[in-house]
Amino acid sequence: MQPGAAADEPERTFIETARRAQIAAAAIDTIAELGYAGASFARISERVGISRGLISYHFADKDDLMRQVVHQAAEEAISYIRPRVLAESTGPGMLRAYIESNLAFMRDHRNNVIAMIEIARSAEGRRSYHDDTAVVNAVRALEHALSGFQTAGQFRPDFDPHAMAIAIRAAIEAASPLLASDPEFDIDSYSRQIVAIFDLATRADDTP
Amino acid sequence: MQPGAAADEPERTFIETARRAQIAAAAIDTIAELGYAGASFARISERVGISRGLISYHFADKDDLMRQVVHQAAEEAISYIRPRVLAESTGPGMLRAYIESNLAFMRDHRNNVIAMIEIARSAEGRRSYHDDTAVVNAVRALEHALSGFQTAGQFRPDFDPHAMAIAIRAAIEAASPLLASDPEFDIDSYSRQIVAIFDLATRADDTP
DNA sequence: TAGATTTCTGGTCATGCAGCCAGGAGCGGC
DNA sequence: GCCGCTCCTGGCTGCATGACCAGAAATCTA
Repeated sequence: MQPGAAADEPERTFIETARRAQIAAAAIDTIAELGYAGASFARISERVGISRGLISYHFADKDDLMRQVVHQAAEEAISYIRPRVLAESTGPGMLRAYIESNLAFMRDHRNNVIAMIEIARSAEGRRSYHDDTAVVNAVRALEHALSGFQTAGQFRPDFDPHAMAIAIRAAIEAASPLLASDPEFDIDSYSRQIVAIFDLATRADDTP
Repeated sequence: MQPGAAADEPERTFIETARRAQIAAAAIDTIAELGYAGASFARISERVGISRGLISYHFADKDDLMRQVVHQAAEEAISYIRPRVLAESTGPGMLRAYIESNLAFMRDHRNNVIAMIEIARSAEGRRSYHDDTAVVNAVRALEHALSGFQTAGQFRPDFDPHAMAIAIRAAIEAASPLLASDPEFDIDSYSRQIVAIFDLATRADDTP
């Protein structure tokens, strides 16, 4: 399905699969709570109730663990967002559904999103996940969809889909730290505002 | 001028002031190159050509250094952006000048901006700079300006200035990692696109 | 010049980290 | 019972870090 990922299945035991998922889940919560730098093997294993060594047993190294975390978090997000977007038929409808479902998923699964963003940020310098990270893919997919509906005449023809996709993703991702630190922050209200902003920004001319 | 900052001047020598500025400047470049985590005292002092101990001599601890870095970087950015915004008289004009001058400053002083964002991000968990950090202040100031011109009728009356300010800042800050990692990224083109997006999103109804 | 003060160096320390490893525990097959 | 395998523990190593410190060097004072 996804090119470049999981070329050869490593033949995993039931327990191994379960442990990997369990450890990755704990890593997600730990990263969300303490940031990428604070998510040491010691901290993660403590949360699960296992020894530090067990993480090294089930994962080749920290990169391996982080790849699993991103995969796991992205999987859940995509399976939530995709059907909601595909249920729409028009470009503007899909864009609205995209923004709304992204922010709704964030509201209900904050840790997953924080972890993804945190990893993407912290791994930025090195060549690692950055290339096919969920966040980067999200921009690409969004850009492609915008471009398609733009040529179909459902969006204003004179915006750059790449810049628009970046701005939309940025507005979505900006909600993450606010959710964490600002108790006043109303994500549902924010969602409506962002939908309105980008509806106006992408709307095709109605009055020719 | 700025409430809450620099309550008591610590009576600094000329050399001390110069060294602090020099070390902070090196820290900015180091953070921009290697990220917050990679900016150790050893790395920073190496860049300046001094011993590690000298940083500890001039700064109480790492937080003290980071506060100086943010202060120094923000000072420069504000002195660049403020006059360009104030040169405009209308709300839309100021918004355009705000976005343009922010991105232009980023283009020409990438390291300052990267360092500010990196510090704000990495210090997020702890209670440190986050409260009166330049980034947070930037959102507040922008929100206030938007709100003012909105009640003056120069902007669409039915958007939330807070959400709009967050979206604008997010679009501006999203340019930072792209500048660093994507050689294809054209920040001037991006600037025009973002100006257009938020002009459409804030524009008052012309056709009543 | 002599002494005091500021500025600076490089070594040392405790801490926290990822990864490695010797061995133990549990459990199935035979 | 006892091998063989998977699963797991906790100690260890080597490394990087921020902070501390004793004292050297430079600069100023008188």
